[in-house]
Amino acid sequence: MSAYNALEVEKKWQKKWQEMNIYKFEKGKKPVYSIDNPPRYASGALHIGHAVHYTHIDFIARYKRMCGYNVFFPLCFDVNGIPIEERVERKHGITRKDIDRHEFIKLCKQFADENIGDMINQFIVLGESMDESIYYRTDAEYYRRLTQISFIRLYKKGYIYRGEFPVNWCPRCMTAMADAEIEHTNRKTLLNTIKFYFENEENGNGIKKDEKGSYIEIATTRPEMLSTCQIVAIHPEDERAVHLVDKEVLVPIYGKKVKIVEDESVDPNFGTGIVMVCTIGDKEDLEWAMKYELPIEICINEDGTMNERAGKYAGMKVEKARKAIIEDLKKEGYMVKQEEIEQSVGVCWRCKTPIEFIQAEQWFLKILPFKEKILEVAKNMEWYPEYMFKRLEDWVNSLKWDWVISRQRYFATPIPIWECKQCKEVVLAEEEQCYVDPTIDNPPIEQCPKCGGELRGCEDVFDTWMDSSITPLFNTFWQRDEGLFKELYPMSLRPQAHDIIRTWAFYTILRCFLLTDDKPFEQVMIDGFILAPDGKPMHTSLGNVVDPLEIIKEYGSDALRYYAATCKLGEDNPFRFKDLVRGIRLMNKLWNVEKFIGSVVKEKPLATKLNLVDRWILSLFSKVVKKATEYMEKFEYSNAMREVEYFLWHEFADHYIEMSKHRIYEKDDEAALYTLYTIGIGIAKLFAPFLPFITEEIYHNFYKKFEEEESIHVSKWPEPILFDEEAERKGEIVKQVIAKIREWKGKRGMALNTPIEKVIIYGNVEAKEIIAGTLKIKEIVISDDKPVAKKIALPLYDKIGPYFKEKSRIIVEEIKKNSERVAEELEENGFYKLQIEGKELKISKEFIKVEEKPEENVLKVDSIYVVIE
RNA sequence: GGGCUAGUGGUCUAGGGGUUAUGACGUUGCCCUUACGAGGCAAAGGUCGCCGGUUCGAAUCCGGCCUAGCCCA
Repeated sequence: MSAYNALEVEKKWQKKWQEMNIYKFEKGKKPVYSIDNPPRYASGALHIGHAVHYTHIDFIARYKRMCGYNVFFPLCFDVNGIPIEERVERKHGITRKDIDRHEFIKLCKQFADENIGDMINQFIVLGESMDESIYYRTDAEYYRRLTQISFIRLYKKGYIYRGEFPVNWCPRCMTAMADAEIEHTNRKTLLNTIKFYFENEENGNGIKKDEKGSYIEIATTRPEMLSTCQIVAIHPEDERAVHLVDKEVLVPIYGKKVKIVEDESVDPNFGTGIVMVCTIGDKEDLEWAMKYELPIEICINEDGTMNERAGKYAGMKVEKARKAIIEDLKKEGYMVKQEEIEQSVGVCWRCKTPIEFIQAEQWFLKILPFKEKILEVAKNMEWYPEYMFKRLEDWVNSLKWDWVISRQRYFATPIPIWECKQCKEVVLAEEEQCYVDPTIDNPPIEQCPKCGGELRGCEDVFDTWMDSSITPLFNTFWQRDEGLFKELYPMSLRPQAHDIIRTWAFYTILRCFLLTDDKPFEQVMIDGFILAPDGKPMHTSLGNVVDPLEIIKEYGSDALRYYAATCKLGEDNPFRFKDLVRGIRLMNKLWNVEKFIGSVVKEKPLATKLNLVDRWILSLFSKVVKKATEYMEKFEYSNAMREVEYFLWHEFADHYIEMSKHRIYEKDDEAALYTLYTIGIGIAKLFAPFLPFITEEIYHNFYKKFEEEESIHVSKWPEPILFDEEAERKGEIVKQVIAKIREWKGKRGMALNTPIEKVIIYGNVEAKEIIAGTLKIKEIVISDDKPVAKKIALPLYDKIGPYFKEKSRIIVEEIKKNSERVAEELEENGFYKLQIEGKELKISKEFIKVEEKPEENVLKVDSIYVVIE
């Protein structure tokens, strides 16, 4: 018959919800549940991972709304930073240095605008209930203004300072590079083994000698960096280490004395197992530099030539300097050998030139003094899953240097300062001036207040995390409406993915704490990743990206949302197309159940005297409501979904509806109608956050005429109706008796509505009219007798184990082997006797369970027997 | 290399000291039943990643290893 048509229905509601305007946040209305929704990065369409994440957030938004909260769930986009710059460069085949700074920025904005349009549409299609009336984008002046004001405040508090820090640099493009812009390729290079001499004669394992003295051998691919060699390192478990550590050697050519240290990150199998550490050769060198607090010395200029530090090689390009120094090393007898090796090098994605580190002036925000405080604040929030806090904790504890907040970039928030060309004095923008762009706008004063020199606008921009880490301040009207801010801050929830704990979560907590002395949110919900069907992370380069719109086109949004609901929070899940199948079937089941209820309910049924099975199912339903609510509160969507799904399918549909049909068809039983209606609408509501489209359609087709709310999504989350343990127990027996007889029919190849003449039930069963009606049984006889049954003894492991300890195994085997005799003896004597290692043991009833096993033609449910004649 | 997480029938997953391991997808057989064949009933399919340890008893706890994901400025 008519299956549920998801595609048609969803399209309808996508449009209607836009008109209904039901997801609107209302200022001043309490209680508030505010979500610090991740501003989606506007670099392109959403992939399925994003779709699942936003759907997880939408679950909680819809749930809280139904619980009566005034939900703050903004529609927002992140529009600053390198990836967009990069896309624009690729799209137009330019580098940002090729055109005017502000022209370039304009292109970036345009690029983002186009994407944002598409992405808003995607959110609508997915059924995300974000509120467009609290829209923001991070490149807007109203947003960047807050980044600037916060900077000015932090500067005045003394938390900002200027310092030097290495940056990735492409010597050909003459530009700083983000890690993301670096490609890695393999190339062949020479590994040079070089002698580092001791000042005086030394002995020991690893120390070699020649006519010039004692030396050690060090392998390096970058001999041109010798001038910046700071230390020499060896693995602590290397047997040579004991003889070498703490001694000093002389750097060839430069004669500088450097110390030998032990460090676990040295690979003892690479080269000679002893390495020289320069600041800065590569990323690893930088880590060593921080660890040993080495001075950061750099021998390469912006244009890729050597500087004065390199001595006689100054002015040469890196490659040329390397050749020259190798010649000199050979000439002077330092070179032991050269071998060709394959090496991974970072190169510029544009021109493939190897990346160098150079020293650049940067702005820092202090974080080291606040480590403990941050952890205290973070501990004061609820983390879901809990273990995600550990990641933050380890990150904070491992921090060794402050946050470099400046970038030599274009498309981001300008740093609101001017510097004196002569004395480098810093002039801050006034707060009232913000938003301000120092590359265009004038400073608040005309000249340097110190020396009267000319002021130059800062060309650096902020690290984009400076923008994203104040979303809670933006959302709560900080610096715009103090009253609202007091009311709304801290926010209720920060949802985000686990890859950006050390960035977004950490920086937000840090910034907001420094500015407000308070935590930014009460709860943090951290999500995992959606992996591609091949089990790997989704990457355009791997060609395994799944487009959510393709899925929706074929299966519908609710199906995709069902899949999202089965993904456990925080864990990585691979996406398989077959995962949608179950969702579609579930929706079909739900639709048909509701359609059935809709077809039999003519007017809103009232609570009336309930049958046992009504109380049974209502009690089960109430338990489901309770559990589902608890799971929702903990963001355990997969558990909530499983609970509701199981109840709908395997209790309500499979059993209760079958039991209710004859009551309704034969006599319009009011109690049955009431129960069907109550659970029917209740279950639609329990599914509503997960499957917003089908539940809205159900509500409007079958319930709205009896209810008040204009949408199921603003209706009230269900509450338990009744708890009745006794009805649950008795109803369970009724259910199982019916199921057993149905199974019996099925096994005999009988149609399930085939009438049965007579059924004898041995034991205490209530609601026999329900059993008879459901199964078309003409006569049911309840008998106190019992048909003959074999008795079987089963061991109770949890009783036997702790008491008999190591003898348990033998006892258990004995009972299993002689199960019938054991049962017999137990009945006669109250205990069972057995011999173990020549000793006699009496085992009493408490260790054994006796079960009855009826003959073939007798059905057994619990202690009840059923005979069909 | 470090931190966190995960590894359960062909596939995806639940469980997280008690011996018979949950469910889904897929496979096979039977059943037209006035909500649903996108359904119902049943069946086959597993040494719970590997190796040790603790325990009367380990998929579950502990240690080591392997594999995968995220992060390491």
